[in-house]
Amino acid sequence: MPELPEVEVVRRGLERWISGRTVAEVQVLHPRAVRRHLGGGEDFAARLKGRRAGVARRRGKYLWLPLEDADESVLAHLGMSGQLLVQPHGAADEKHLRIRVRFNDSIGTELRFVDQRTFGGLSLHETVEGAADGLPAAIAHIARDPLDPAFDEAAFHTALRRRRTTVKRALLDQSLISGVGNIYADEALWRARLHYDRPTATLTRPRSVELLDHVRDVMNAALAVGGTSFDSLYVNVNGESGYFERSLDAYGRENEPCRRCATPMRRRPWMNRSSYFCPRCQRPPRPAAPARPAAPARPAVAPRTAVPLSSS
DNA sequence: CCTAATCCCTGCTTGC
DNA sequence: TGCAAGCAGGGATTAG
Repeated sequence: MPELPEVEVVRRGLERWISGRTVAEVQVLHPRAVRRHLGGGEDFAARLKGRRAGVARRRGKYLWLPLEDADESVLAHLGMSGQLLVQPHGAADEKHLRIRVRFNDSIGTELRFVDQRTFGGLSLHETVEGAADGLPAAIAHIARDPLDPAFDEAAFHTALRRRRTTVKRALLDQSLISGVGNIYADEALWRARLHYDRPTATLTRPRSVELLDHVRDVMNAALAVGGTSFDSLYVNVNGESGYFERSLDAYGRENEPCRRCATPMRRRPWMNRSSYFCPRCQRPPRPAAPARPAAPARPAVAPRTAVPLSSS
């Protein structure tokens, strides 16, 4: 459930408390926490030992620490319930402690990966050649996120128009735009007054730009108060929760009045999860026209030259 | 190529 | 009270 704002809060914590430190010892306490590391837990621990962590980076919901003097980075994903905690050596082990990293300094704290549902994990990957930020090659397919200055708005809109999908599916597709999960998707759609099942091909350029602005706005607002927390699962590196939950307009508000029009909000099962929306502000799209051969505009005169069917 | 469904996992909540 | 089902859901993988 940690989405971009929550992950960015964690990244800032890593940058402040972990970057620049050199690994002394790694304990992998649950194999599933390193399942993306193909060499396994022992290999992960051995290869991390003695390495110095660079500045913590993030793309969407992924975090990584570039390793100095090596074209490798430690990649982290929090999944649904993962936490990266900076704890004093003496602190009692958390119930779901999966990985412990100790450092060769006398600061007195260690990094812990704690994860109840084990959807998250750590792994070591080669970096994309020439990437100054140490982007792990394993996540090169993840799109830039909307807070990235290099995010390509025009390309995003073009992709939306080309896709034969619906707008919420597109927002959650990390290869189109990263960092958006179920919570911020519902929030942005509510702000944009768009129904989750609206086909992306019907979005005009101004409408997709507006939607993107709402995504950024809601994420920045969440970031300003430390992220969203429904329970103690989503915390910063010091174990503290954010305060954005009280500001949510859609997610989790079934039967509560819409903050714009007071109509009771609804929850609909959607892709094995839920979508929250206002039935008045976010009208469902017209039912799809019955499938029939489209009548694309064709030139009145046949092309003079035949078009090859295939170039391969 | 594109899109949709499935699976992984645990703890809390709900219903009978 | 106890048990089972439902729910939370990102993303790799598989299926179509």
